[in-house]
Amino acid sequence: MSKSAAGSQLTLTPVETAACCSPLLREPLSLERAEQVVPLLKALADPVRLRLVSIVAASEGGEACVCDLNDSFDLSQPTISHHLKVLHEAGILDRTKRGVWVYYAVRREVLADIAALIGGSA
Amino acid sequence: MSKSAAGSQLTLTPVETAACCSPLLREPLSLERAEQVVPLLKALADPVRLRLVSIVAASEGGEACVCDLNDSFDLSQPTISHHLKVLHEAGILDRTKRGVWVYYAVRREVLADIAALIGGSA
DNA sequence: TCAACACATCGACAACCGTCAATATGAATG
DNA sequence: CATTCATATTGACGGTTGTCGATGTGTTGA
Repeated sequence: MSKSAAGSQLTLTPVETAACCSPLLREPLSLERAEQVVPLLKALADPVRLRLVSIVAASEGGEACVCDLNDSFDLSQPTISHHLKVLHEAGILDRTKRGVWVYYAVRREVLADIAALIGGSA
Repeated sequence: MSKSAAGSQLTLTPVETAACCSPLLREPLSLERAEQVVPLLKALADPVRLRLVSIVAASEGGEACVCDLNDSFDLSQPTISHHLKVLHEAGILDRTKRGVWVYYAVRREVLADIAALIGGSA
């Protein structure tokens, strides 16, 4: 397994997806499970990163290059690069290099998994 | 409005709830909106707090007293108290005092709102 | 080969966070 | 009252995080 992108794989069992509400609210979360989910929540729990995810997702073709993202913030290029790295290593953003540019795209299943865990469908 | 419990009120408009996917993924999140949501995500982005929420929600009657919660962790009583305070001030946990005991309960709408925002229904 | 460009990494710094021991508060009970 | 019990607050400490400027890396085009 490559160094990053350890996210997703929250492994919802059929039982968990069927019942009244989200796994989080139905039964005590194990320590291991909590430690799987927390890095994803940490990655999202920053205004810059949350907006980065949003901007990337809303971009044409579902991806955006770093140069565009830099212009969306009043922050230095290394800072944006850092936040993108955090999101990528959490498994939330995919990274593709084309020529000189690097494009990021949102892994929507991962966000859906988190949402399913904390909010549940019911 | 009492000092804490500023959470929820993510004010999903009808338009936002109807379309293809979550607000987060459909259009760029405004700075103000991000700053509304981030405190909630920050509150959840800790293994102890995430488990606290889970344990409280899964408890009989949907609430749990601090004394029981203390026993669920290998942490000092002040530390648990601190985490409960964070969750309460974020608006995720309700607080009720009955006699000598304090009971916390999960505000499920708040978690549902967060889930709807980040994961969307689609 | 060289210069320009896009992006990442490094090193440093201040601010924030999780934890604890000690202590305070406040309710029940004798 | 005095005591005991449940919970909160305080103050301190080390570790983490967000930010920057400086620099490195790799690609493109002259």
